[in-house]
Amino acid sequence: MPRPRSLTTDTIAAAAIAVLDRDGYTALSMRTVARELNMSTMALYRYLADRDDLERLIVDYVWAPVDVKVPANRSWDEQIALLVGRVRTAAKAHPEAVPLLLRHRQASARSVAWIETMLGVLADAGFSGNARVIAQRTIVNYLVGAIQSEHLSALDGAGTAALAALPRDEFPQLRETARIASRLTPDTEFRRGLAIVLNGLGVPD
Amino acid sequence: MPRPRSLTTDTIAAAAIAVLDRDGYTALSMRTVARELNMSTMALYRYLADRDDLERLIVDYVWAPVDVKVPANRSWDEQIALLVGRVRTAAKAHPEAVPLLLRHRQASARSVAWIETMLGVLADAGFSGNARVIAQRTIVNYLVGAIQSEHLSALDGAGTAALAALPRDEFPQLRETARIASRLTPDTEFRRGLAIVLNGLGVPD
DNA sequence: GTCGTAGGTGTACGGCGCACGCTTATATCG
DNA sequence: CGATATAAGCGTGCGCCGTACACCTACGAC
Repeated sequence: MPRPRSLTTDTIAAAAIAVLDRDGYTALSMRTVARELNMSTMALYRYLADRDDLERLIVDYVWAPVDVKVPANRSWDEQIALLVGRVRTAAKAHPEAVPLLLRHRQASARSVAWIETMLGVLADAGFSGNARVIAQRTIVNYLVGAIQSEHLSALDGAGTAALAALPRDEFPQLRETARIASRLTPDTEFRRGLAIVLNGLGVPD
Repeated sequence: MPRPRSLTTDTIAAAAIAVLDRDGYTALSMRTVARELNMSTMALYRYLADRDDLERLIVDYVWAPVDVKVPANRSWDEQIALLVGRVRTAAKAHPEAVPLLLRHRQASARSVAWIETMLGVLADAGFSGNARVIAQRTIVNYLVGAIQSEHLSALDGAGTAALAALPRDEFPQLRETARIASRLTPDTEFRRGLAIVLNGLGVPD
């Protein structure tokens, strides 16, 4: 009976992502997203309760391409690596959304399904009780930390360079390490770090 | 010759921490910190370039009590656990400063010294080259993720509770796991997660 | 006691999230 | 086909934010 809606939550999320990708996180606001949609700022509030709601929409959008199914004919650690890697890939697709991803990480339905899958993999691998909880949390903590680190150093590649330029006598280790680190690709670092965590989980008894 | 300063960076940081501890992260602003010091907002700008500068001061203040020396008569993994645990303790002392800690984590001189110490421990343990870089980054990534996780769930203990209340047929793993998780203390979770990472590092060759 | 200098302040601007009330377009019904 | 109810969309304004700028003021050195 009344006037029909002209937007979907998906178009709003897409517009917000466009703002993020083009102008960065600091440019994200209700006003800029509305402008991106050729709408007035307040029109957005017909679809969103508040800015937090917008952020959750963005997070859902970033999670959307993350497949939460896992092939059965793989070892448990390969399955975990697959799951974890997919989230990292999704995060890297929209680096400016990373702060939002971290802040609302349990808000997205897909992220819940993702955890469910991971817990299933761990259960099948023989983890149970507290050991399984801790295994899952540790893996996620590593993932969160890694995404955050990549986000920061992506913003500030100068960071590592600055470390490499530190006075030799006071920070000998850092200086040398920063030089080595600058030759490591993010992918390698992430993969090998994850391998350490998975290795540390060992074989459940 | 001119009028002397009445503030030090330390008193400013302390005032900012007071605001954070009392009223939370969202209450932190140039105005609230100035009010805490019984000064006009603009007076702060005689001591700080901008808000980012204030945040860095806060981060320094939180890092200040972190001892970066480590007793020699310990195994390398005990030494690392000591270093990592101290940062977590410092972060827990001012939970509302956690977002700032994460954002400016390489800005503090003490954090740099902390990394230097850790790299030394790893070197003494036999790690070198890429292996050492990756070991250090992995440990820090875990730490960052863990601090962030604790911060979120501290804010939102309802998070885990909500997971426990999920429909049984759709999320069987999550439901059960959340129940178990609610009986784990943060300390235990952190310690055992770190043990997994350190175990995963294994013995350098 | 004078004065230069840096400390401290008040005002103002453009941004933000968002409450509130008005206008407008449309699907349905007479 | 026209009236109407209803929700979509918009404009204005408020109280925050960071901070630029011009001004006053207290002090130590001479």
